[in-house]
Amino acid sequence: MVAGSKSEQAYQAVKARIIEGAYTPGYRLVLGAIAKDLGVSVVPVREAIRRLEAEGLVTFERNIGATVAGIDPTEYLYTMQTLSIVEGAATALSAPLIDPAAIARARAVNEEMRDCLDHFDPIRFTRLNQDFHSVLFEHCPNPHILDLVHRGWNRLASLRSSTFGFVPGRARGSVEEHENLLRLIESGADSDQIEKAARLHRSATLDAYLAQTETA
Amino acid sequence: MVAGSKSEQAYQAVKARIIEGAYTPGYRLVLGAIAKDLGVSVVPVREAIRRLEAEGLVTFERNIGATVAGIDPTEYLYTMQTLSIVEGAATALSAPLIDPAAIARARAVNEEMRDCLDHFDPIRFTRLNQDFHSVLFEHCPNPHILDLVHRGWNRLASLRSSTFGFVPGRARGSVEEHENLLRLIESGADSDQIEKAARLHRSATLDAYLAQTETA
DNA sequence: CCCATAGTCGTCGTATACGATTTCGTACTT
DNA sequence: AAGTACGAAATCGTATACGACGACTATGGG
Repeated sequence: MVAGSKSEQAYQAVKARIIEGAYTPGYRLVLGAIAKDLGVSVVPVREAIRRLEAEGLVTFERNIGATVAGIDPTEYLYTMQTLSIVEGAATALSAPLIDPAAIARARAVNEEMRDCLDHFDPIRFTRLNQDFHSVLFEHCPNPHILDLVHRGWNRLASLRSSTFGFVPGRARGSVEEHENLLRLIESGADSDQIEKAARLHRSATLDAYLAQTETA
Repeated sequence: MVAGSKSEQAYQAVKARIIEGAYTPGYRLVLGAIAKDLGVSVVPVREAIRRLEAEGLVTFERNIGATVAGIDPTEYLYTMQTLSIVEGAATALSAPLIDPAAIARARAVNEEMRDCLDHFDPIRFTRLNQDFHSVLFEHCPNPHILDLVHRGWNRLASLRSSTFGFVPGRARGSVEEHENLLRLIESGADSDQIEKAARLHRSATLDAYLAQTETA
């Protein structure tokens, strides 16, 4: 069996369900139920849940149980801020290692996003957004930083409806900033500049979100 | 029992032993042995080990077991680089929230470090160094970032003999940079400057380490 | 004398079982 | 009628038990 241990299977299964939205935030994760559903006993499921807790995807209370981590606006802010920092760093570290082919791929994705702007589909747009950024930071040579970036994205993925669903006006600016980022990388700009640009790109989304929730 | 669950006890116990050096890197963590030692069964110990794995303090291989995470030079580099980024950010975010009393406390610690320079005691110096930086970043309002900083420090703590034991010449420069950092914070310098200074402070230690290992 | 292979031992992985704790429903009291 | 106290059901936490996998070792063949 290539899937590995039961524990690993449970981890992947539950994680997938959270990220794809089958388990919505606040959903009560009952060990016995999940175990029966997956055809394993509770022990591997417990391990899986604890791993997910360490990643911040679920919260866990002693003698109470686990629930899918919520999207408390404060938590959202913290997660975005953290991601802006680590993703900025990851992008800057990746930049020198990105070959022209990858840049072209990213640009193609961004153009697709631009096309999306009119007949707007938040889900699709968010997916393309992730694809775009993946190209930029996946070459990061430091696996720890890369892992932190992935964790941040995963946490945000819990928001099924996507950030851009909440802040529609942000999409257009985002596409422009993507193009700027690509130009910076192509021109071999120095590390600081790229890092700052990548960080600001994310902060801008956060600010847009904050501006909207304040007026609401 | 205020200590909480057996799982939590096991987690704290094993973590403490790793950090204080009772379990040295590469040490084989046998579940049954630890369980018997702590007077619990293997199940809570398993959970504890998995949590420590998520924090990077131990490595785990299927059907093989857990060992205390090593200090592979490459890993050291990655950890220091990651820490330079998150600690820099944490320090910058903390800076506006640090009151004069805290600054004075940090300065006192730094003077103690300066005194240490002559009759040099690496262990003590490293401990003071941690105290100093704690004052600077503990006010960070973003708990995620703060957590990442703590994890980084914990990983480095596995190196019992301390960084400054490996790179003696670095100590004096470090003390000077500390004073500069304090002045920046006191003068209310802008966030970018503080972040850059804090990051460079750590990078300098890393560079010193690299320079030494290359010549060796 | 060295290498291969089979057997044994140690350790991990998971299932099952039982005690502990919480939560919810119900009945009783004020 | 509302609040409280008691009890039962559900769920978690841990122990124990057994099967599975990997690593050591000893023995036989080259």
